[in-house]
Amino acid sequence: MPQDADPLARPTDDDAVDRIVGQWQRERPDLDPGPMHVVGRITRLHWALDEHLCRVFARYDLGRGEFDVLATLRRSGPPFELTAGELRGAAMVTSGAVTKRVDRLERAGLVGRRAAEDDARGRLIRLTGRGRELVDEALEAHVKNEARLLAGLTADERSTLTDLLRKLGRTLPSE
Amino acid sequence: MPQDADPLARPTDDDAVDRIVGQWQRERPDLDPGPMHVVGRITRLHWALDEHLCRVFARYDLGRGEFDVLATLRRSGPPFELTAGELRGAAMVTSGAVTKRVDRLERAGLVGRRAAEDDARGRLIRLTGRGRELVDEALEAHVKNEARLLAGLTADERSTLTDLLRKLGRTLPSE
DNA sequence: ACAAGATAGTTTCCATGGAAGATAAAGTTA
DNA sequence: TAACTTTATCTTCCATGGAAACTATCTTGT
Repeated sequence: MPQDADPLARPTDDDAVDRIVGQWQRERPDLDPGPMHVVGRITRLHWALDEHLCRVFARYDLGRGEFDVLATLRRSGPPFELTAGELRGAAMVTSGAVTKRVDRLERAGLVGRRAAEDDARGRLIRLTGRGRELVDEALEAHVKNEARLLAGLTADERSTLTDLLRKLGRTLPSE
Repeated sequence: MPQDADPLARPTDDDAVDRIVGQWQRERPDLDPGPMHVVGRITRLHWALDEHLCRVFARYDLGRGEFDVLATLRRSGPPFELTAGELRGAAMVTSGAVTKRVDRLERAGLVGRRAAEDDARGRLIRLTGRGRELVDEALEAHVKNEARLLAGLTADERSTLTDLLRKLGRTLPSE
């Protein structure tokens, strides 16, 4: 069984998802509650994690989207320059969203745009010196923050969790 | 072990997060990549799951937020009625967002509003007959969909994953 | 009972991002 | 090469939700 079937055993360990699933079992006992535990928790963990993450980004006057662009450019390595299309693919957002994110970052002086020489339609977005400095600094705070958020799990648990999440992602229907 | 630890053995099993972490290890070998594997995958799984989930909601002309309100009312049991504040707490959104979600649902005839008799400030939101029918139908499709999305994991894996996610949620810094 | 503060919802304004059309530049084909 | 078609990016319009101000009502302290 997925977890304690007996609610009296450790009732205080119930989390929000357990309570929601309990309600469903009362109201719709015909539905299999197993999948809700996973999907519901991924959703809620995402909300919670995202909030913590954004708080760090905000310290550098960045939104999630802007940090994402800076980080993508940074980890692409020198010369820290990608096309808008490459950024779009990495961020899994529409081209319009990339345009706006880059607009804001350009206004802040953290990235620059230039035309691609081989294809005049293409635009290359590159970290400026300030952008590079800022993202390197924000990144350290970000990773430290992530480590803090996961500190409640042992290394083994993190590893098992990683493997299960990887497998889930890989086995998801492709469309 | 859930899958190959040796990247040379089956390098094509790398997923997007593995590739991103690989870039970071090349560019910033000083940073501990462990936490990224978990946080990055939760984020991306959330995106992917959300997309699949919303596709089902859309079949009933519902957005995620609207479905969330209907489902919260439905699982609260008869008389399928909650205050706006209770909905706000369940959905983890602001009161303004609740107002707008309920506005849309009311316009669609799926919920009704009435004043609370004990507190004239309070508004009780209740499923209409049509709302009840719709959510019961949408719910079945939703749960079936969730089951399909998780079909790639064995029952044991789902159970382990559930436990690890529950623990992570419980050990997250509270603010 | 009355003033001050707390609380429940709503409204207004803003930020973000999606969808789809608009542009401009390639690529393709006759 | 002229005419399509496709591609890369940008623009416009819209939907959603957050923040904070606003309104009405309730609670508390005196």
